Amino acid sequence: MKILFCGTAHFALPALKQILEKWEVLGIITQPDRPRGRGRKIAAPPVKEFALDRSVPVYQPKTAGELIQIIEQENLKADLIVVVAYGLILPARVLDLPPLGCINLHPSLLPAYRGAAPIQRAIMNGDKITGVSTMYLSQEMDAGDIIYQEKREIPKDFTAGELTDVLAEQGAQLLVKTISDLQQGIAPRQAQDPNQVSYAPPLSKEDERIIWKRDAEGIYNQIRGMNPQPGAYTEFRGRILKVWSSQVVEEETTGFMPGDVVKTDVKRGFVVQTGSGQLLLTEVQPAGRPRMSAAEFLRGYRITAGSQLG
RNA sequence: CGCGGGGUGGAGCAGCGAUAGCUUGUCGGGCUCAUAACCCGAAGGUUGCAGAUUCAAAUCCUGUCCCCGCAA
Repeated sequence: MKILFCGTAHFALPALKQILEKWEVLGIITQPDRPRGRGRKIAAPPVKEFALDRSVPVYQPKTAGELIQIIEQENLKADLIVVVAYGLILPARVLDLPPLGCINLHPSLLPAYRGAAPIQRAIMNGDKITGVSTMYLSQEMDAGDIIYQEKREIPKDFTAGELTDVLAEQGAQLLVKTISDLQQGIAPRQAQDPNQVSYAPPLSKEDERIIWKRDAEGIYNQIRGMNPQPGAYTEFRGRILKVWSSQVVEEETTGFMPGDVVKTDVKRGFVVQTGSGQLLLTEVQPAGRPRMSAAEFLRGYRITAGSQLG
């Protein structure tokens, strides 16, 4: 069986690796190298990096039109197209091309969390359960018929990064089973329940900002959901301070406003008042400096009870 | 050449033309039932690298390497 693989982000790597081991991959389609990051240097997407030393052709169409063009010119007659964290919607014409169809791996229990940031959103919402789904591609984003789903518990202290790794592995396994059953013609197909649909839009700058008036638990979840990318932030002395990790602590003192530093602890970090409850910040990063433990931050920046964040 | 911050004893910061300082850590000693406590003492830095200016540079200038925030 011949497969055409479309993927871009790290999340796609375990799946791609599995597929390369088990099936014939005609080509790998990924996003173009783009100037990004500091200094606007051109950088290749993770999937391209991964695919470089394998003898599989890599294509990087800029648009849906170019994608069609490539498939036709290169005569890529795949039995199945597999899409994982690709970042571009496949044009309708392509959806009908492969005899076995086009399938996708999505890190949520669809129809919940359709969209770009399902993992982060699940953690930010404090969900205890999530999962991975394989499904057929349809024209509407993440709305296709579901093939298989598998649940996954979210440990209460997991970060988005950790959950991504775990789901990428679990998803890769599920994808293998999906492809295999598809090949044998025994894969199920179940339409999504329109009443259960929810969305996970991309993270915005506003999502990243810590609103100290919120409750401690909510901010804690936000911080986890933003780790390791892009990081939740607040402001300190007029500059951005990213908060990488925290923990909810028992409220011992009263009379502080949300955002006030309530207490410092040379060993563990410093405690900040929220709208409801208090949060111990344990790892932070001032703009222009590397990440550091809150204890280290404390020594150099002379934080005291009464200092204000936000 | 997208914008900007920064590289100073093990760690985190201050100093911004002329004895390199602070917090913490480390080592030794003391006090204490005890401590994330306290007291006394010590070690530890050619101030990223190269060059320039100066009577004198961590501090001004030039170049170079590295780290990071924003933006994309």
